[in-house]
Amino acid sequence: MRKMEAKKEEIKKGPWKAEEDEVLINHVKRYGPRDWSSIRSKGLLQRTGKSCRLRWVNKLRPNLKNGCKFSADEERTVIELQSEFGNKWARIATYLPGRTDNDVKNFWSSRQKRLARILHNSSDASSSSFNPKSSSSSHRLKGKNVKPIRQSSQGFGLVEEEVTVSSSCSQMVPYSSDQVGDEVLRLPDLGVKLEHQPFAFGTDLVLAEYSDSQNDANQQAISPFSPESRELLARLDDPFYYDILGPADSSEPLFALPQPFFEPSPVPRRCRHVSKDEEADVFLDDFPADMFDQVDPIPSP
DNA sequence: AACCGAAACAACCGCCCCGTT
DNA sequence: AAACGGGGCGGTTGTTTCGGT
Repeated sequence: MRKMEAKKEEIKKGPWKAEEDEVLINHVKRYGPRDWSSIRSKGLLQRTGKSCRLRWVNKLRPNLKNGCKFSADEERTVIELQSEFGNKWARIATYLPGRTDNDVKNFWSSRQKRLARILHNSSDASSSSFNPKSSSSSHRLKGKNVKPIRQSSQGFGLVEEEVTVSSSCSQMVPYSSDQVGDEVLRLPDLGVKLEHQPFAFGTDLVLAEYSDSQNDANQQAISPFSPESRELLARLDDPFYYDILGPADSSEPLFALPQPFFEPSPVPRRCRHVSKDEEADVFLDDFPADMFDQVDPIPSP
C-alpha cells in the first residue's frame, strides 16, 4: 500500500513551478527538445515525458506570444485555415508564429462557445417575438447584417458582409499555384459566376446554394453537400435564420469588400479591456466556420 | 463588497502513429 | 511480424481572471 502511494507520488501533476520550468529549460538547453521521458528517468523532474513536452511546447519555448490576445489577422487566419484543414490545430498553428496548437484550440473553442450562446439567445428571442414581416433589424445580431460563409468539413458559418478575407492574413503562407487563386470560377450546377480569392471557394458555394435554395425546390438534387451539410443548410429555411442572413433577393451585393479591421492589439490578455459593445463588434467581424456545430437544432416557430 | 457568468488559459487524458527491438 | 515505448495531436476538464449586476 505504502509502495503504491509512493509510486503515485512519483508522478507530479498540476501547475508547474518556476523551479520545474528551470530544470526543464536546462534540460532542453543541454539535450534539445527531445528525450522527454529521460527527464523523469534521470530523476530531474517527477513529471511524465508528455507533461514535460507539453510544458515546453506551450509555455517555455522561445518566441511564444504568451498572454497576447489573438490579433485580427491571427483570428482570420485561424478561421480560414480551420475551414480548410478542419481541427488540425497543430497544422494551423504552424501558420501562426508564436502560437501553439493549444492556443489555437482554446481560441477556437472559446469562439464556438460564445457563438453558440449568442445564437441560442437570439433564437430564444426570436421564438417569443418573431414576425417574418417585421424589420429585419430586429433579428439581426446586435444590428449587424450577417451572411453565410464557407462550407467546411463540419458545416458553415456566418460572416458580417464579408467574404474575401485572405488578403488580410499577412502571416498566411501563400497558396501554391495549383490551388484556388485570384480567378473567376464558375459553378456549373448553380450557374453562378463568382470572383474568387483564395479560401473563398467554399464560401461562395454556400452563398450560391443559400441563394438558390430560397426559390429552388430541387435544391437538394443539385446540392454538392453532404447530407449533414444539407441539413444545416436546410435550417436556412427557418424564417429566423433567413432574417439573420438577410433576404436572398437583396439588392445588396453578395460580396462586399472587407470591412476595415480593428487594430491588432499588442497588449497582453487582460490588459486590453473590451467593452461589451466593442466585444460584440469583434465577434461579429468574422463568424467562424462550423458555428452551428455546437448549436442545438432550433425549433421551428 | 459579494456574487455570478463568461472568457481565457493551463494541463491532463486517450488515441494514434511511428520507430525500434 | 509483433510488441513496445516515445512522441504528437485532438478533445476535454479544471482553474483563474475579469466584467457586470
